[in-house]
Amino acid sequence: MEWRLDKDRPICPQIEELLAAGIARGEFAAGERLFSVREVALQAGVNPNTVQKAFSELERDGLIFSRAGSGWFVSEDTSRAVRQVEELARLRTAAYYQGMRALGKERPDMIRMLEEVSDE
Amino acid sequence: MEWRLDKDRPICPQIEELLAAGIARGEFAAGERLFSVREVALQAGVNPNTVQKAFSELERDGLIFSRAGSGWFVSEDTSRAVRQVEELARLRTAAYYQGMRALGKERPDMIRMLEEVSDE
DNA sequence: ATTACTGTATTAGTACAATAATACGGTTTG
DNA sequence: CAAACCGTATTATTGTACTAATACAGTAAT
Repeated sequence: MEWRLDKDRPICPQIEELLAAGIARGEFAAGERLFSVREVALQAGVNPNTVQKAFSELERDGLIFSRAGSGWFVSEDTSRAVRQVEELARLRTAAYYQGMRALGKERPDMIRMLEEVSDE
Repeated sequence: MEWRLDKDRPICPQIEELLAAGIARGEFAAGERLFSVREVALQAGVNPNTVQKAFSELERDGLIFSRAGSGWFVSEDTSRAVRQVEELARLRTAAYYQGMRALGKERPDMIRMLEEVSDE
């Protein structure tokens, strides 16, 4: 797994989102064991405490669960991950739309710029 | 002017962006006097220091300038504001696109969601 | 000139995210 | 059993954004 983290945004939610997206798209199957906290911290170049926090919040959301001393595992019900990612995508889209409106851009401008950006 | 600030993002750049956008779209003409630091702070409900910092950075970018004791004014060359806002819109669009890709969304998904969001 | 605004600067305090360095106990494996 | 992994918890420290409370000097109007 590639941990492409944006330095200008809080790391913890980014780890949550990347993992949730991986589960939602089926990259990690139900019941499968995940990387350990220390592994992720090493790979992503962040502090283990930050990873632990991210995992704990995903556990609170019911996406993953831990067995003390053994590791982290994907929950049986992966539909939660799908719904959570869908909701996040909607929120991001709304934020993008409002932000662009504040800059004086309308929907056609956004679509045009999206096409420019994705043609690279 | 309406100062609609997002609590979950740093305030200072938000003020910069709103003001730059106002200049870019011609809401504030070249040479025109702007609100005072204290006025903006009061209207937006933030600290005067934060507004001062935002204004100073816009001055560094050449969008506005100050006359000590008198106030802040829009620079003669407003094309800088236009270019700056255009660049910001591009950056935002790229960030949105990459972020959505990380969530497993493709361009058609984004355009569909944009249409859903803007129909409200 | 006095008054009431301006911009500007300084210092301190608060809140939060992330880092750093450990420590403890559970699980697995040889 | 012992070693090497796990998750978990704690305390301290750093960096940043923002707030708070002033203070000082320039400008403009009465």
